[in-house]
Amino acid sequence: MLAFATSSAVTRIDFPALAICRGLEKTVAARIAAVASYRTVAASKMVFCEGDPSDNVYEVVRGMLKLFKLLPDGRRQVTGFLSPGHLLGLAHDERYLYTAEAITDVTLWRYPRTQFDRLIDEVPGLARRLLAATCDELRAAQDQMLLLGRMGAAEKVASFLLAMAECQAGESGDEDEVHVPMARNDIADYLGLTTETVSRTLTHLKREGVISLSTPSHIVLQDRERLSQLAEGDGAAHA
Amino acid sequence: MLAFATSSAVTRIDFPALAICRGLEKTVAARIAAVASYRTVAASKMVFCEGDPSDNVYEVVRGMLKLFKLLPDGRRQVTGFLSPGHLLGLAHDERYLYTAEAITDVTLWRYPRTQFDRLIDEVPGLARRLLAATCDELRAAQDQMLLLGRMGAAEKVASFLLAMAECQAGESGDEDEVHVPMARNDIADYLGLTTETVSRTLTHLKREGVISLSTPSHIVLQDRERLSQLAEGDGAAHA
DNA sequence: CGATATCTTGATAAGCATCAATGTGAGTGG
DNA sequence: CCACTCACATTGATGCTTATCAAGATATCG
Repeated sequence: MLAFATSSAVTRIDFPALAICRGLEKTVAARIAAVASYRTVAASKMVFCEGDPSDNVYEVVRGMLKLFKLLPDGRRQVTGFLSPGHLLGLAHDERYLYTAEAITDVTLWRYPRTQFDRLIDEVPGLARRLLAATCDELRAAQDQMLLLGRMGAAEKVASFLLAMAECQAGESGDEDEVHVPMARNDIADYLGLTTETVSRTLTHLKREGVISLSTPSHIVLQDRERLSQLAEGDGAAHA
Repeated sequence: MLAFATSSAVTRIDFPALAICRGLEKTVAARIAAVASYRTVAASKMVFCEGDPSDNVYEVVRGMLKLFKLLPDGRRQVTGFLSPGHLLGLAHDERYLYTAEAITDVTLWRYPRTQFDRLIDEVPGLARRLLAATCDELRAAQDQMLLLGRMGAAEKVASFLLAMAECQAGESGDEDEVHVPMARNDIADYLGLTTETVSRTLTHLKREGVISLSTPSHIVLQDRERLSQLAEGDGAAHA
């Protein structure tokens, strides 16, 4: 089910330069690209599974995917949504610590771990770059802990919408149009809520005129100011 | 209120070798130690505050501290408890992203950021080491997201007790004795609960004979097996 | 040994989950 | 091309979990 292809001059032109190479010397960047191949994964298919041997490090080139962890009884926590430029499977562990699943069709750069590890030692500045990227993910994780542990449903959903808008700034024409590629279920598992609560909260925001919903995946932020207030706890609960 | 002292031959002998130096060549380790000074912080005093200019990177040598983030209205999320060997303030940002406060009296190694940054570039293997440490923190953060987003109170508290025991394995004589230096309030803000719920849950575990509580900070795990079951959702809620 | 912060316990209520049913849209095959 | 189907989203009724408010018990420290 999974499509593979080795890298070639053509594919290197087709896709944007590897984010981890940006700013590195050309010869070095070429060396990194030399060990990379690319892989496409269809929407709703897994890239890898929690517990699998962590044979590869990936970088998202196109599309969006989600990372999640499971409890024995099936409860799920989505730990992040990854857009192009993000790395996954970097943790230096024998096995993957979470499952990665494509939300849309996804294109990835794949680096075999053994070769990637060698690159880290041999390419000056690469380890530092990866450190910066990981610190950034850690910061995001800490923000998410604050959200999960201390925010009410309205604040969570408002924060999520603003984060999505932020993430898509400069993509579409309208700054207030947000495209939501993931299902309500995924949003819920990301925010520590249920599908129903996410849906209800969105409906409520729509009724208040804060957002508009033409299709479930197309949201327009009508009142960013109000949304920011809600994200900071201006809506009764917990405030 | 804060005690400062420059590093000296004596203090280098007094404290365990810097964790970030472990395994590095002696000359290199000495070079890292040369830019470090140490700092002690009394219990309940701040090491640094969210938003302060991030002038230093620290490493915990002795004692325990907590990291937390605040919402505008005062709600608090403790993102981690740090024991010796852990780094803080590493994120490459102009300002600290969280507040660090001593729980017990704490001793820290302090590295001025400018010099620390230079070391990262110049000491081979250091960036890689820091990368590994940060990946580990990220893993812990993802585990905590699962806890905050998807576990009930009993599971949270049980998980916390087991993690504390794990962390202290090999310290005291009895493997089942857990010393809890932080207040109920801090535990609550770490687990996304209230002080009252933490207290009630502990009382309940005590009544069931799963733990015993002589003083609030001294807990003995009487039935680790049962505790593990509870941590995995064997207690009605959410299961 | 007394004062104060911390912890524990109790009663009540809010917020969100759960269970159940209906609505809606994308994709499929006749 | 259209009806059909199925997955997904929405809406509603109810109950559980945990927060909140309030008071009392227990530790810790000067």
